[in-house]
Amino acid sequence: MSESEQREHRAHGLPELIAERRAKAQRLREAGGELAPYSYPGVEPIASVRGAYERLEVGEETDDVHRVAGRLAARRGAGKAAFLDLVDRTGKIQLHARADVLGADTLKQLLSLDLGDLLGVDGAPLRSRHGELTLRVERFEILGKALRPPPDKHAGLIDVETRHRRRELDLIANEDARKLFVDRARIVSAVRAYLDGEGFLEVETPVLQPLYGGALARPFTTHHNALNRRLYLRIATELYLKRLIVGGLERVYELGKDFRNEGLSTKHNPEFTMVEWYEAYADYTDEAARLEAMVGGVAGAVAYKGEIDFSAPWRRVRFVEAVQEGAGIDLRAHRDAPSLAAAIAERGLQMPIEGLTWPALADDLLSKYVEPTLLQPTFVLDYPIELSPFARAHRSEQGLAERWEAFAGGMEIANAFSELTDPDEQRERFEAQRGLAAAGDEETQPHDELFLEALEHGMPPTGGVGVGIDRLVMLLTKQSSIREVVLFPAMRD
RNA sequence: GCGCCGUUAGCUCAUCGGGUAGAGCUCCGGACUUUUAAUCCGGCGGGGCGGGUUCGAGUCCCGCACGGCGCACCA
Repeated sequence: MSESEQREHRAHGLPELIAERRAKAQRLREAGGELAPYSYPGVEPIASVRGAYERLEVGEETDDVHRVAGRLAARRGAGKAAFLDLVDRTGKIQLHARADVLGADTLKQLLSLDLGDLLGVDGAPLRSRHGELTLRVERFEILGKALRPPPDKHAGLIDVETRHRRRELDLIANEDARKLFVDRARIVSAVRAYLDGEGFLEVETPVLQPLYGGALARPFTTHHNALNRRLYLRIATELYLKRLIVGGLERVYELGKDFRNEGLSTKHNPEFTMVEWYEAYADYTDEAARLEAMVGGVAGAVAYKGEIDFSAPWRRVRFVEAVQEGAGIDLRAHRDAPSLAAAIAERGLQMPIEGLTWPALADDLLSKYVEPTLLQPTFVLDYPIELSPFARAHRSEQGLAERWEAFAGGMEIANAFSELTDPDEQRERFEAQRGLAAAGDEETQPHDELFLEALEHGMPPTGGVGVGIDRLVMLLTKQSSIREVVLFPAMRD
């Protein structure tokens, strides 16, 4: 390159780096090179190749040829021989490129590639002097040119905002990120495998719903143009799935996204993944055993090794006892709002009490003073019935519902009931919700006549469970923020 | 929504009290046939946005945007 040409390539801010890579791509094309083939058949995962040659001894070489492909991550040396690192989803492998194998011109072309370029290689495994499993490059193909520089090859991509907004860069640069989302996929897959194995049928119910329901939350609204009608994005799958139980499908589950119009936090993303399952002829006690079995199996599937012991049986504590333990208040001795509020004030607990109902106060006590302390898996049983419009009344305890929530790592991970199957009682529960709505509660459950009519056809005794998949992934991968386990978390624009 | 902290080159980091902003990686040219954050020589790039104070602002003040954490809201 002449001095004047070199001057044109002076600056190396981003625009110059891109221009440099474009120019290089152009030179390769002009030399007759293919930079973007339509396919590259016969690729083996790097981890498989590594696994097959674990026993190769230092200095030993083979003439076997294996085809791998991935992104160029590092390059060392030049002249007549060099080492390159190639990365795919399963791992990294070193390449040895030699002039006496490839020829001087071909070696030069290989070494002219930029970090981040996509490369396919046919290579023969060997163990280098330093003990590194390496492929001696016999042939290579450029599979895609990177016009932008990748994140730092050593430090990786650290900036949290960039990692979340540009997840592809996080995945390119950080092996931990790749591993995490592989684990997430394994967890989802293990959940399905468990339910499929127990005779559950996977179903799909509407995401766009004329009426939302099944949870206490504010929905997102949208509009259908052709029907000129308002629709809601679902906040839960509960009501449709129970209609399928009425229909006789007996064991059903749905795993998918729910949407709740709430703030963001380390534990909340506005769209999140939930699995709900419903099982005829079972109650909430049966479902607790099922959750233990399911989570235990899933933890095994990702080889979880951490502080939490997921093996059954998990601790079980009744709601009133949990509040007694965590907040030091006996709910049975304070059965109305003024009395409970007085007890909270007397103990000097810092929480809002103005205008709250008894069940709301009780729930707040649990969330603030009990939930964060539940590190080992724990079922909290028998909730106040007012908090649970779809749960069946407790068979022996006045004012309570047969409901549990499961906690671990200081978070709620699951919620379950003996389902309310009585249409007349369900109708009264909807009426009660209507009363709360009239009083200004924005998170009430709207009246759903179709659901009531379904119950009027007769519903078998049923146990139902909902598990937050994102939170389960957080626990099993030891992440403290939901944004770390969601590929593209909600961010401000 | 509130509070605290942060935002410097494509990436990772420096820059004491206000005085011409440094490095590594990347990239370009050269040397090198067992390196692995390769090494050596030479070269290129920058203060989130908008105001204010000041002779002079990356640095002090105000506002905005975005992010992190905590709180609130909320499963």
